Amino acid sequence: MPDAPRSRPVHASASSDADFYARVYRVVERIPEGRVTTYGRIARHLGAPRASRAVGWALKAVASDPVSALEIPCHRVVNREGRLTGRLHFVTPTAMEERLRAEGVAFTAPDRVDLAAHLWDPA
DNA sequence: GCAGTGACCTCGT
DNA sequence: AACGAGGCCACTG
Repeated sequence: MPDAPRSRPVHASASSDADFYARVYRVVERIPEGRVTTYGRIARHLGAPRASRAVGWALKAVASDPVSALEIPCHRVVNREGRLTGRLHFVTPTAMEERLRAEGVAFTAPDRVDLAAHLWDPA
């Protein structure tokens, strides 16, 4: 089929494996409810240990697309310290925290989750 | 095609 | 142990 628009995030199942974004989404979709993972873990799992920034880029694209935002639990991705660095990119600054709390994720600080208790590795 | 940007990570001081 | 700087990756203008 013709090439899909790349300015808009596409659902993983509708994209090819070659798309880096699609591969990121596929991993994020696997994150169980009440668990979280990090940008670095995802990047490492994709075979690009230094592509953690690109992972955040892919999630940013999701935030701008309401449909994908509902399909992909991007709120379950935090940084190495458990900090909600992407919270400002959600519909409201507190949406990310509220969703995580609703899933039973414990916080060690207002914008920091308990990684030791909820960390999920893609492997 | 070059240069800038960013929801990060790691290694040196 | 805390702070700062560099690097890597994909996308946009």
